[in-house]
Amino acid sequence: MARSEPAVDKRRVILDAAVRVFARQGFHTCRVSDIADEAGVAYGLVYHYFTSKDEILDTLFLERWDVLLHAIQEVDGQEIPVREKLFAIASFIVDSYRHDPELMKVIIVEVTRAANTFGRTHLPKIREAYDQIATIVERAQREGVLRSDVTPDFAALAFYGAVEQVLTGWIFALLPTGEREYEEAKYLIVETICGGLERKEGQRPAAGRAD
Amino acid sequence: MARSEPAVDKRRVILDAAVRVFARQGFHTCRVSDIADEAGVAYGLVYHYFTSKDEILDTLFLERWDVLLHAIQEVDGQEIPVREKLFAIASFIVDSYRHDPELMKVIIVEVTRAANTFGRTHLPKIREAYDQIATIVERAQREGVLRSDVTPDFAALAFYGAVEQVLTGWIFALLPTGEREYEEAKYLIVETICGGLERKEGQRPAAGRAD
DNA sequence: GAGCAGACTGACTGGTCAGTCAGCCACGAG
DNA sequence: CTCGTGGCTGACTGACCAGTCAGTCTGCTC
Repeated sequence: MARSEPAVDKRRVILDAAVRVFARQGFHTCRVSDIADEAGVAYGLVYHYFTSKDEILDTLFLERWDVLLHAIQEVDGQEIPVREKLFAIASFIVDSYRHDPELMKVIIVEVTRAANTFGRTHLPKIREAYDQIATIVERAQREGVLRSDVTPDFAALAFYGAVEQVLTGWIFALLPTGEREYEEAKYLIVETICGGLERKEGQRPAAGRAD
Repeated sequence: MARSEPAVDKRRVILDAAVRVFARQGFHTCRVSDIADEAGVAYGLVYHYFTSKDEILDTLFLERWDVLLHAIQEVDGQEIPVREKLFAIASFIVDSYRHDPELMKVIIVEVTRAANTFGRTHLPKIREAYDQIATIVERAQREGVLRSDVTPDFAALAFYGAVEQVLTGWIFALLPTGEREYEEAKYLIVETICGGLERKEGQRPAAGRAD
């Protein structure tokens, strides 16, 4: 095979190993040698591909967050009601967790919620997601579908906060996990934020979700 | 004065200094000597009153969190509608921030959101707050005031998540701060979670809050 | 088969800090 | 005046670990 295209991409192997190690031990608690061991690679090779331990986490976060930002952007472009847009975004994030819980754990625990370390570094990037959601809310307000006394910024924060809180609940076993729960969560998040917790006149006591 | 009752409680001085240092530099980034310097006290004295750096943060968190738990418990005991109960809880937390933003920043950033370090240690204590809120929701559901297809656990997470997200927004300047904003936030949180973002039939376009 | 590029190795270094400890000092008691 | 107590001091130590670097190995090219 050509030298320039090795059978295994060691850089990728290191990144994947880092996800497992960060998820298991946490970024600050693990040593770079733990990542090298997990990847089955020499210590020095980590520094051949990355300039620092931080850069590994930065890479993992940015790779995934860009996918999220593109997903939200695409949803925003569609001609569907707000509720469906927010459902699509919640679905994307929940499915990301379903597909790779370790990576999402690392991103949430070590970046998104780590306000004093990586969260601060990546705040502008994280904020892009808030802003995109706020834009969706704002348009719906102008169309008269959403109430306009709640500012778009605030609504975006509440929506994203609910999604992240649910993932955090799964990560730390505060909420039960499973296929059914993942699907249920998408519905509950949108229903809570858009519809509100209060029983409305003429509403079915237990909506159409009971199975 | 009696030796056993010094004019200044050095232990308290150290705790107060720690709040300022943790808020400014973050728990992991600051050194114990920074706390001692801020308190105007010798390095060793910190270890005379506390067994470790961790114990200082533990103390700050537990002191404040117990006050919160008692406040929620008291609210729960009152004979008022759910919406007012949740408003009272949101008010208590927002006012805590208004009264001592540095302490609340430390508690949220270094404990509550620090899922891999202190957040994990104090998870049971943090969970007590979720559970108390869930109890309030559950009772309101039985009384038929809140819809019952959203589980109490989930509703509690969404409500607390919204409150914490707003404080985080203030802490990191994602949202404007000020007396007006603090009062507005209490209303918006409860309105969003209980009423929902969607415009309801016969609802005033901009409720009674426009000024 | 010589030379080269670059992937790969892992022992070592330098800096950082949490926590220790030997002892100081102010003051009250005897 | 001496002694004891305990709040108080801060230089020091031991452990830890990110990042370095001198060098090896592999396999391609000429």
